[in-house]
Amino acid sequence: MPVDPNPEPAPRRPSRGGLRSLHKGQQTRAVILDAALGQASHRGLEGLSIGALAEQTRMSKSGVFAHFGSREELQIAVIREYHARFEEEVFYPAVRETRGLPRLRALFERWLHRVSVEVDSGCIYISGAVEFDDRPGPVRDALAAMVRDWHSALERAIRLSVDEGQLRSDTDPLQLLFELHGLILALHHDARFLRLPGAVDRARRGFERVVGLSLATGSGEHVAPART
Amino acid sequence: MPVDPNPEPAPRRPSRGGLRSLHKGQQTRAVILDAALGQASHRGLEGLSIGALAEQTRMSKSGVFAHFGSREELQIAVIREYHARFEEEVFYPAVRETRGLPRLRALFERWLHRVSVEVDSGCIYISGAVEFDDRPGPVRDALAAMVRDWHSALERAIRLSVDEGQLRSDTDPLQLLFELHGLILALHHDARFLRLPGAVDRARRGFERVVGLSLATGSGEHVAPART
DNA sequence: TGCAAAATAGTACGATCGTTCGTTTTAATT
DNA sequence: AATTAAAACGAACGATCGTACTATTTTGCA
Repeated sequence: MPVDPNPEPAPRRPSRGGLRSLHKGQQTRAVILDAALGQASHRGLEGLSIGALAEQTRMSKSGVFAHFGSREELQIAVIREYHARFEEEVFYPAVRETRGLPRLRALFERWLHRVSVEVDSGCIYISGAVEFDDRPGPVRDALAAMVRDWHSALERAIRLSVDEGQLRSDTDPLQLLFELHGLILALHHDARFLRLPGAVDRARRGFERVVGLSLATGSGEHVAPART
Repeated sequence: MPVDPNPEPAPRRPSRGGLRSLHKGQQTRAVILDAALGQASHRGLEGLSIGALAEQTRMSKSGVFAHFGSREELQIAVIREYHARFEEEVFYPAVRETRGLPRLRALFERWLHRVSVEVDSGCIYISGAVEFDDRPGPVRDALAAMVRDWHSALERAIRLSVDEGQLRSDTDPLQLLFELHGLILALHHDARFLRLPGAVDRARRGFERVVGLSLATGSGEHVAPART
């Protein structure tokens, strides 16, 4: 996954190597970014408003604006920040699991958790994909890069499961990825939009069903989960 | 599926029963609605702009506005119109197939076709769900009603497949529905946002895989499709 | 403590938004 | 053809938007 998510603008001055305060500017930038993330999770990336952001952080509009230079840059910064947090909460912890199925399971479980349980922040990857599927430009490009990055991490985990002999060797990793992604999207839809209870369990059962189709016989995993 | 999608405001005057012209008002309303649908497919329901609509139809803003009374009513009208077309192009043709698996297959195939191939109009159910998952109000309610209506139509088709003995009797219809919905959402994501080729085929293969899990043995259907 | 630079504020701009209102044009009916 | 209602227009409103400027304050370092 390691794509450098936040190219810190590299302090102009040698920055007396201190563990002291982040030059104040970066502090408030972080505060703004945090608020922006919350806002984007609810209203979408297109719903981001510099005015509303200024109000929430009790700053002036121009003060907020100066930190990013344009609305588009703000949106991109939000995407990168989201990516960083996603890595932190989903990718890194899961990648510590032993490779193969356990790691794949952990990736999916944490992904699922982030999309559904953390109601606080709806998934920007998902809402952004819908908002920008018809809108070319740097925002879309940034978003797509992050999503592709995450998908390729998942693909790798699937391939490793094949290499480890836990998934059948004729498994099509991209097909499995497609189906797992679908489960997450359906979860997002049913839980957030339709507010259906039990969507999380459906996603989990879907995982077992779909992965079960590629399960190598005789692996340590319990085989052939409930067929329905 | 039959939910009356377009409650025509019932002509004030007895309307000399004519097959003649639709009182002109309704004509232009239809023209506006058509343009609005195109616009909402690209920019989303929140991207609907009365000004842009007026420009496109070469009318005045107030002229367009008068037909709906508010932006919210316009959005709801768009949703109902989309629902009507969805019924026309997906539901009604598919429901003419013999019930059971053939009908379910037809429903899925036409659904898939509408979401992906008709590039002209991105699916408003999908984009709307993301736009309004955090925005209570009449628009969200209307959208949710339409989506639920469609989902229950699919659920019925699945149940009929069980009744016909083509799907195993221990099939969980809502679980299968969840997974099929996921395939469509993944298709929408990969085809429209990531612009991946082959997403349509992945969705089709996903259908066979997932439905295959519930396939009754010895039915006329070709059993156990490629496992991967 | 003093000084330069960085951070924030303030103000104003042009655009666009949905909506209101009064007028004028067009269509439908007698 | 005359009358009445429906439909479309035009102009203006208040609000909000992102952004450009210039001033003021705050911060970091000698």
